Amino acid sequence: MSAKITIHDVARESGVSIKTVSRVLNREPNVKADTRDRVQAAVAALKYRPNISARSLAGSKAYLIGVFFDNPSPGYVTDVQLGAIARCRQEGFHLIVEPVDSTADIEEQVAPMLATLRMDGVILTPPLSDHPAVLAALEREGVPYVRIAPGGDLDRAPWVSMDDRLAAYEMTRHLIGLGHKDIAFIIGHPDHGAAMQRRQGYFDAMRDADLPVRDDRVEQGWFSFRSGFEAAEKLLGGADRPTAIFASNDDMALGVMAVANRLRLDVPGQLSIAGFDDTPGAKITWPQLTTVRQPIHAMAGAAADMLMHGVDQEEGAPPPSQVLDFELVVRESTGTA
Amino acid sequence: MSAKITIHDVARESGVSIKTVSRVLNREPNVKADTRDRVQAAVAALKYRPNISARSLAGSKAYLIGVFFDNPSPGYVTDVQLGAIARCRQEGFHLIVEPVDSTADIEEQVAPMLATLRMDGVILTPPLSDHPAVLAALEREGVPYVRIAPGGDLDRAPWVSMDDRLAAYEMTRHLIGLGHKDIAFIIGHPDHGAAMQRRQGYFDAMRDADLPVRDDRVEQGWFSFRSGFEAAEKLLGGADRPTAIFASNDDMALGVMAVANRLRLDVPGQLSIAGFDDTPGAKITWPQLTTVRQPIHAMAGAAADMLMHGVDQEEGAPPPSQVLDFELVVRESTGTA
DNA sequence: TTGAAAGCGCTAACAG
DNA sequence: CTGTTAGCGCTTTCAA
Repeated sequence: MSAKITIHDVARESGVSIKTVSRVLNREPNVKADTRDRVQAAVAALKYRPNISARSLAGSKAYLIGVFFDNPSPGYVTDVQLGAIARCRQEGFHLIVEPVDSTADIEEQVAPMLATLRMDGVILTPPLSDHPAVLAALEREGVPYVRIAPGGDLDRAPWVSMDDRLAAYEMTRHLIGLGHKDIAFIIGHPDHGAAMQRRQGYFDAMRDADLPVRDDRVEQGWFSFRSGFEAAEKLLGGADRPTAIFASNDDMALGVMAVANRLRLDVPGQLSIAGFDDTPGAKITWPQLTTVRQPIHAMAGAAADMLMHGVDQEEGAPPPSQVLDFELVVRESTGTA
Repeated sequence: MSAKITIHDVARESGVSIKTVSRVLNREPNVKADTRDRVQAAVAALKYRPNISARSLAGSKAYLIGVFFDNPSPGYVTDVQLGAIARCRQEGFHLIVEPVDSTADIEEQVAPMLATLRMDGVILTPPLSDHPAVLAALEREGVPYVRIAPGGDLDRAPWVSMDDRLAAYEMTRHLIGLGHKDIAFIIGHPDHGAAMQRRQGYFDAMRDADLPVRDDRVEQGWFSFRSGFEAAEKLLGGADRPTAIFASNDDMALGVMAVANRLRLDVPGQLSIAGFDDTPGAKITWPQLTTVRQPIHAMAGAAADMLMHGVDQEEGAPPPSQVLDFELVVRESTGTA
């Protein structure tokens, strides 16, 4: 391990004061181009890297962004991390990950960590985005945060999301476009804000196409494989079957797929199946699932951005927010009626 | 945001010097029990939390552990994080996650981060555990690291692993115990150290049971769903089918499952299928997959432990290492022949 | 068993 | 445009 080189070494090497080095490091104005170049050359020559602890102790930035999660879906979590880090790296920030058990004492988990780490901001993923105690703890400690895909209370803090209703609307349109008229729907977990929006999108699309929705074609699920499986058993049990099933997440769609396989139903020949989320599981099945790709990576990146560049909301104005584009991913599980 | 309380506040409150407060915080010896109690009471009363930046700037510990990953399996990554954090929290450490693209310039990705953050140690997950440039960069910067499930060069640094050979051996035994004699095997990615060990376990078990292994019952896969699918097509294409297929990871086993479904083969009635890893996908299928659960959580915890408590290896002695127990998870995809 | 003083490496405020 | 002087909140000497 080579002896650590500090800002003083760079200052000496380039013949300026440490303050000037600090200036170019932080891209502050009022540095002659020539001086800046000299300093940068010295930084490169010495391979100098500022010590993050010293920076955060002396200054107001910690160069640390936190990600809180309590998400059962590892794919979602990893995606958020990758999206956030991609943005953070460009600005020399790092990511601290903190799982938070939403069923345990929040105060105990969150407050100490917020106090010791003094992060510049925290990204909240669902279901934490809507957890009152978490929001309260963050606010009490004065740590800025951005919520990803919050379900409600949208004026409380900055957030990033996508239009779940529209996505479900378009997926339903896709099915209708394929000639389906008898399309069943499996609702997601009722506590999940997005679940209700997806349901709405389905209903809106059916209504706009003048297609009736029979009561027995809409089943309640809980976003789990099992609940999808059970819903499908009801939907596909009799001779009077729908020609397509739109499950409002991939796990449930996979449950539908399993039932279809058991019943020796050809997919998509006899039954089209659509999911939502584009989890890794959507491709780990045969046929591969038609689904909606959430812009998780981009949402996390946008959230990190807001945190790094400050999310000061003006007094009275609504907090900054962003709605990003989703993508319909048409694969093999849907076909003509 | 309440004004930050510092070590001085605690010192004043408890009537001692800041050095004494520091002593009880760090559990140093030579503090009278009575004094220690007074300080601890003050800490609790004030809800004091030491500032991690100040600690790491002044002292030798950073209270930060890094996790490097470049793993396509989100489930694995998340498990590692949860396992490491569980242990870290007890000791006031935090986790920095850093994806590393093993196909890009390692030096560029790793060196700057190591220099700025000065972490106490880094946990390496496969395939990074065997990436020469990553190991070299860590060593050059003098940052201790622990490798999870390394494939070779075991004397180079501390590591934590499980016995892949034995696990595959036992899974094969499980199949044999069910009455299967014609068991096919799908090999994993050849670059992956564990893949070869799993293959060995299969061969050993077959040999020990005096069961012949036909050449056309062993297929090469790449740990992907598609490769498992293709291997299964060869294995199950003709009339002469094996009664069981052991795929050396879950993704490939799911590929086998998909082929079985297409061919209208009853699982496990006509075909038993076994996987390896116990990924979330193992349960998101019907029937659920019999597989091997890796002690990922425990391995990561052990790695974090080594890093927090120092992994100084004695001169000449082999580096510390741990082999943890796996678990055979018997679900519905395997049955009597 | 305790405390005083001296920084760790940087940024912030103010002078020049 | 640039430098000087103070700290940030701790741990580390070294004394007492």
